[in-house]
Amino acid sequence: MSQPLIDASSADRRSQILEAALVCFAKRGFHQTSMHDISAEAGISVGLIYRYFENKEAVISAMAARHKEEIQQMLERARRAPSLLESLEILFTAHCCENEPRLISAFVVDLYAEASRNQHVADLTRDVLETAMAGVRDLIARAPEAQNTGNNLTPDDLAELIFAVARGMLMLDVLRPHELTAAERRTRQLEVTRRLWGLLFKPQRELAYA
Amino acid sequence: MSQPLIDASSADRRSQILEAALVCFAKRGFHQTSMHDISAEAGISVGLIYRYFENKEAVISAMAARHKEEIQQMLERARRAPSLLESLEILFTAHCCENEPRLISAFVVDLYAEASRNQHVADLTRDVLETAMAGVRDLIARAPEAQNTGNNLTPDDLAELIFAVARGMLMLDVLRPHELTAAERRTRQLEVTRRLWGLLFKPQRELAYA
DNA sequence: TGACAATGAATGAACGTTCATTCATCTTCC
DNA sequence: GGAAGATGAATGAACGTTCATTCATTGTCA
Repeated sequence: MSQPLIDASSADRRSQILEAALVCFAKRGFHQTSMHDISAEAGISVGLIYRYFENKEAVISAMAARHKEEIQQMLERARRAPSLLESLEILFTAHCCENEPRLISAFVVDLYAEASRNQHVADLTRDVLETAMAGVRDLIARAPEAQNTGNNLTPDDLAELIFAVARGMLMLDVLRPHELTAAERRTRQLEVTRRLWGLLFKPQRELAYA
Repeated sequence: MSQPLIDASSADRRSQILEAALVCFAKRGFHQTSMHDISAEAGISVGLIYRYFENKEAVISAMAARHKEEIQQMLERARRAPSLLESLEILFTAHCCENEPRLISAFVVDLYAEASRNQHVADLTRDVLETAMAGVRDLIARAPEAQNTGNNLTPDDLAELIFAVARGMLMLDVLRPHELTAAERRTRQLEVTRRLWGLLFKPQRELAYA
């Protein structure tokens, strides 16, 4: 390497590259995206990417790390929500971003596919998942809505179920037609969220006479 | 094309190739698997694959079609089960095959990732999902356990929730350590299945005093 | 039956292309 | 001037695909 890597503190270029990579990865997948694709999307030269990332693998890892940060921010927002239902709504609609509706879903599904054969990505992704599940578990443990629901499930059990549904909905989202808008996707997600909330947390009495 | 494709009736070779492709795809993913990998795994030459499949894309499509058949067979088994709980157990453990535990999970997650950018695979996969969900919906509509459960969800709502959980559990499965055996995976799946069944179908009375 | 012809499944080296990566060169800014 | 930022043509390895060739099997005819 004649030129050393530019250190991670010059974050602008790095995140510009990662932003472009997200678009490409979501559109074509990790291994069908060429470094040229990323450079073209970012409006820079191929060589420049190599001043910020050691190789393509490192770009993928950095994307996984970025995903972790975004999940943590989402958890922060969920924690600040005034009710458990609203926390869940945040969790289930976090990926419905306005301009590029399917971007996140496609990226996350690809991330898990990559995790199934790339140890480093698997470790990062498992870490994200465990952090997020622990966050939701605490949210539930503290929520008044989650007391005396009649089902004898622990906050851990509930968090696992909620995350399975959330991840499963992501998979279903990539199958929906491309034309569906972010708003329409959000509506679908919210329907399922409310149904799940009803099952897990709606008071016994209301359930019985529903 | 000097040599025409061999017709689909010579099914042995075709399924031999697809079997090898499943192993390679699960291990490396669609786009990191070379035709040479598949031929080596199948113990045949590269050229021979092209007598049975037009190109790599066609191998991927055939794998998706095969997946559809397997889901249909799984549905058949679920239909014959003596109770709704046992039907769900079949649905949730179908991928835990003894010799290669993570094979199916990795393949299915990859399939969805591929579906997010390949229209043909997306159509096939959506078709599989809709068939399977319709099957589960009918199973629920007919099951005595699903009457008067207190929640006011339609069989359609329930089938969607069940499939979201099932697909989500597949995603979580690829993150589990490689060393986990099929039996251990099955146990984890069954725990979640029973919890879900309890939430969706356990009679009101039992719930109240649980 | 046995000699010969025809078949087509199977092979794997070769081809053209794509892609990750490198590095000599150019630009910018102090 | 020179240090750091940025470029993109060049490189070589890897890949999907093709096709001339091999050869075991099957069919034909005396």
